Amino acid sequence: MKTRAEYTCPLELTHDITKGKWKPIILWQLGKGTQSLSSLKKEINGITQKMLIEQLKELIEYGMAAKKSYEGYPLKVDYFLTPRGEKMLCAIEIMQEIGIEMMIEDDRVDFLKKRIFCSIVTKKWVICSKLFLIIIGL
Amino acid sequence: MKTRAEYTCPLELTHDITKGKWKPIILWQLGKGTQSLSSLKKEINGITQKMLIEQLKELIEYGMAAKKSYEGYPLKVDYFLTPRGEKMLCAIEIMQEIGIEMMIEDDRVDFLKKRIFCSIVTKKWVICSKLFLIIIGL
DNA sequence: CCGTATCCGATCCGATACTG
DNA sequence: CAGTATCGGATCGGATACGG
Repeated sequence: MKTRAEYTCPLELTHDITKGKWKPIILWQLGKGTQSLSSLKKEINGITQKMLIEQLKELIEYGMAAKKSYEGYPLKVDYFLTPRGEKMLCAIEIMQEIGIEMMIEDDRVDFLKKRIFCSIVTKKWVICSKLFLIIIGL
Repeated sequence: MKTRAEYTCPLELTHDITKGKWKPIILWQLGKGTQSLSSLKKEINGITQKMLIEQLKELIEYGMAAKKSYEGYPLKVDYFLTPRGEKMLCAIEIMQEIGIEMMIEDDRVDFLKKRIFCSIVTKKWVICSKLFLIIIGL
């Protein structure tokens, strides 16, 4: 993952961090609660262990996730969101809604019915979106 | 830009569309209001005309932006956000806040003071940023 | 002023094999 | 179970030149 030495706009920094293929879905999964590497791997369709660890490392580096390692065998490590990660999740939840909209429009409703995408729509989101609408004065 | 034939989660579709280097900043600029290609090019630091047109085309293809062309010379074309683009902008505004947070933490406050990121400043943003600064105690 | 086409290096990401 | 190392193909994005 590459960040730049100079940014014109802070949102570009956030975007550089999160633009990779797997980061949003990892954050989404972590939004469900603390998880081990192996449970993340099981939940996230198609990801390799290499990519998962690499992306988690970067999320940790930029303060969106954290981990806790326990001593002893078998090894146990927990990954979870930081407050910044939770905030990023608010943005991702909007993207989830937009994705759903687009899939409905493209007549992919069949797809929508078969799956409960990542167990959508936490209570958190409802609160977040309401607050935001209040802030921007709607 | 590449989208997949199958998605596990709708947010991945939105992310595939917006993950490119320039799309968030273009959406941000369009959030200030309808603009011509040349004014966008002037506002967005470092973008080439090729990238700008290419990315706008994709934003239009996925219903986040639209354009209106006028007859006659000199040519005149207006680009603007659709409702879906405005919704995406909500996500991007959160990313802007996160970016500001990170830059403050990294002692890049100097940066923040010198620039009005992206010549920002829709009213919406002013409200948001003030609130934010209050929240973080500045 | 707006838009298209081509070429090429940078980077991202998947496959795979290996370690504690 | 958690993590590291390497390699090569696919994409992305910058430079540049041309066309309506």
